[in-house]
Amino acid sequence: MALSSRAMTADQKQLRRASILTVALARFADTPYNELTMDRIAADAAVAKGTLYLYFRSKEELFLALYADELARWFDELDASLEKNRRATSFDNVVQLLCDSLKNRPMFLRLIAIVHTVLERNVDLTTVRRFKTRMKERVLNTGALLEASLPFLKPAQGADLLLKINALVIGFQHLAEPSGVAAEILKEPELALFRVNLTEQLLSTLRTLLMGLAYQAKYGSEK
Amino acid sequence: MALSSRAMTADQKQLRRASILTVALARFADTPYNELTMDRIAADAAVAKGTLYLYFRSKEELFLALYADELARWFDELDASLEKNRRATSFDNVVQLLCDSLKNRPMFLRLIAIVHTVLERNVDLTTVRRFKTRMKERVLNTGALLEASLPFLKPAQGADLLLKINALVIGFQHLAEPSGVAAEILKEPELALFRVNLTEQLLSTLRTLLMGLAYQAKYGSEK
Amino acid sequence: MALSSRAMTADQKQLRRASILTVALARFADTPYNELTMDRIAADAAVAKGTLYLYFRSKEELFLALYADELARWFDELDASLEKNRRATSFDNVVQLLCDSLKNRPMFLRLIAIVHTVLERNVDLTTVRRFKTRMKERVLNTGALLEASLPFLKPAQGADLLLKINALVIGFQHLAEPSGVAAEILKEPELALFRVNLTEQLLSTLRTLLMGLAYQAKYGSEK
Amino acid sequence: MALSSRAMTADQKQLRRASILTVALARFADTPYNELTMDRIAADAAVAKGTLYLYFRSKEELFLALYADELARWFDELDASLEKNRRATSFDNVVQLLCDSLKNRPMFLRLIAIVHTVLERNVDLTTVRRFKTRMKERVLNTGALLEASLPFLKPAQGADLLLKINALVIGFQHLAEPSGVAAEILKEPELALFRVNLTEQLLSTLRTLLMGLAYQAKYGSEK
DNA sequence: AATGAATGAGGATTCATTCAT
DNA sequence: TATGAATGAATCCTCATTCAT
Repeated sequence: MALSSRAMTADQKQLRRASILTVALARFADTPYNELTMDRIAADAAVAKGTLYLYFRSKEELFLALYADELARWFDELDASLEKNRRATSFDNVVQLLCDSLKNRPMFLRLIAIVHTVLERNVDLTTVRRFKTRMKERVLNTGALLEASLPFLKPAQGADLLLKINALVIGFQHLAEPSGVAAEILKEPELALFRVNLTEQLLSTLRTLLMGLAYQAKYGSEK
Repeated sequence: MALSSRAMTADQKQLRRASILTVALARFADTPYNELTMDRIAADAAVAKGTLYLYFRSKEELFLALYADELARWFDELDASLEKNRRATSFDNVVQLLCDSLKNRPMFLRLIAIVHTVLERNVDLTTVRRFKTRMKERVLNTGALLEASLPFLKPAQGADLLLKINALVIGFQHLAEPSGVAAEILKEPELALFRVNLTEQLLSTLRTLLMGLAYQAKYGSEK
Repeated sequence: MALSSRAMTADQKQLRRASILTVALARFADTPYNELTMDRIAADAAVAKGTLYLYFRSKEELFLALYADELARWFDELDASLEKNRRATSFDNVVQLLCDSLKNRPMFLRLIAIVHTVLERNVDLTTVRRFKTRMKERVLNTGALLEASLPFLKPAQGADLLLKINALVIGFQHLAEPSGVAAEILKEPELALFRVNLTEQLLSTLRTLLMGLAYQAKYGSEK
Repeated sequence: MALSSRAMTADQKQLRRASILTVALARFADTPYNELTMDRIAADAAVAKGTLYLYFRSKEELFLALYADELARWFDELDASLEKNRRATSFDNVVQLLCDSLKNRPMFLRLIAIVHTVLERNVDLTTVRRFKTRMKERVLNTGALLEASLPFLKPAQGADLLLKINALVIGFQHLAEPSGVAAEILKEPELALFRVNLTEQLLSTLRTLLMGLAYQAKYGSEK
């Protein structure tokens, strides 16, 4: 695993790439994106700074790769869970499963909060296209699984639901992890109102949302 | 309006402060936060760079003030609309009213997308507290108005709904206004899936959400 | 002269600018352009690095300003000398005067050797235009003085002669000040052939050139 | 020609060396020295970067070899032309022949403009000595040919003339091929004065110079 | 209160060169 | 001999913020 010296084979290179990503992710856990320098990542990964740029064309690309990985893992877990209880799934199960899958992915949450504002700048067009194309496949696939689990969903509503969840996750993550001063302030009891627990909020919002969808499926979307 | 030379009275100072904010907002319309320098704002406002720091302790504080203003205006409009058709409001009206109030506030949307990740750093504790406290009042007030308009809402659910809306707006704004490369890529027809129209998405999501809430109010939140 | 603290008036600013240039020129005397860093210049000038960029938009612009100054001084001396013995000037006097004016300007020579390959890159269009325009005036003026001193010169031949001198100076400077290894090698007696003394070469070449021009003026340029 | 795999014999090695040089020269035609990376040359030559360093100790050495080649070819052509019309050569012929020989060697011109400032740094002492020694031979030889063609030249004046031509070529090349911004600016009609056509200038300058030399030979160098 | 000159930490990125394989 | 992964020094420039005037 250690991979001393040079990575000659494609496998070894993949390994080194992975090790850089692992190190970056670990450091990202305690350091905000802005404050996390390529210098530091290189030092942690015990490689020269230049080596970083051998594997990633820019800092943004490195973190986008991180996000892509985390996203893939999330989809993996989601798909597995959905496939497991494919039939006879109450939508409470689905909601729970969605929230559980996010609960243990703090890095994924922190990354998703900055993908669109930070990581998708200064990145190669082709890189983004590949990333988005892959993401599309997964969204469609997982969307279909959702449709299978939630019978009241019409075709295409699975993918659309994932989009809405995406938005919710981004938004709640912003609210749940305030930065710097705000984090301090929200500890004051008068401001308890603004303290957000991502999982709880997501749970309740998704639940309500799915109920609404189920209702609309049954009685039409008219009031 | 010209406001040449020194602002001595409190009124004059308020005027100058406002003029700086106006100028900053105007420029923010065509320049992303990162690329909008204090230099540029000062030049546009026909004021020395140092003067900016007489009115705002940091760049973040300036933009937080901008956000506070926009937020207040949004609440103003919301409150007015909700008060107008206080009784006999279908929830479709409420949804429409909410979306309409956002449709014409592009700057508010761009600001809300970065408040928690960018603007609430490097800001004075007191400033944030004042801001949050004021925000709390408005949330509670508008929350109450929502409860009045939507009879199926239980106490405190109005404010909670606003929180959820907040998250949705942040999330959809991120998806709807991709930066740099992503914006280009999403023009490609195969990636149409990821093209998000904020208003539409908000409309449909809110509608469904409210339906879910109405349903839960009627039949309990159990399945 | 020391100019401690801030330069508020235009005069003081000019002074500081000049002091930076002076320092840079001094350091350029013993350090090749490539090895002379902005860091070093800032340190020598006892200003922050950023201050350098307040006065010059880039390293190249700083050195172009240096060259412009040296060029102006050269023209000044040339013009003065030419005006002094305006009438009754043997062309030997003119040749001597030209060579003398260069002999004590080693920095000018080192700068002229890199203006076209290095300094005119990464510079603002307007800056170059202003520089070239000013240079044109001086070339025309000094060209006219040359025509006055050397009666065999036809109109416009003065400026053209300056152009040729320019080329000769660049070329001979390259040959006369070899860099690094070459400098060492040329010390070997077998390679004496390549040792060039700029002043001597310029003297003999200019002399011959003027003789040729005088001859052409008298007998036509046909053989 | 393909030269796949290893070059074992001296011939094969020479061939590979030549192929690298060819490729580098081709790329140098459209890319300035600074922007032409060893990476790019290796890629173009379908060779690993390390292989480059098997044949040339540094980037500078590679380009110096390029220059040496071009220089040799130039001398070859010059010698051939001079030998052909050895007797009965008007000096107009010689001037023409010199200019013609340069007209079609743009790469030679671009290289000669940077030999002394760039290429002779970071090169092995022995390499430079060998290069200079060979150059000396050719200068003396071609110098002698010039003396044969131009009867008014005294012994050693042929080589000296080549030195002067060298300087002129360097200088005029600098003026004729301005970089970046300067190239743009000189297109403006008011700056037409600075637009230099290398061939024309060289023609007129050499002509005048030779006339001067002829005159001096006839009447002495005194006025 | 207003100015705007000065600050200087800060960080990404390049690329010639080396060396393990 | 060939490879190409790894190196890491080297450097420019930005820009929010301060503070002397």
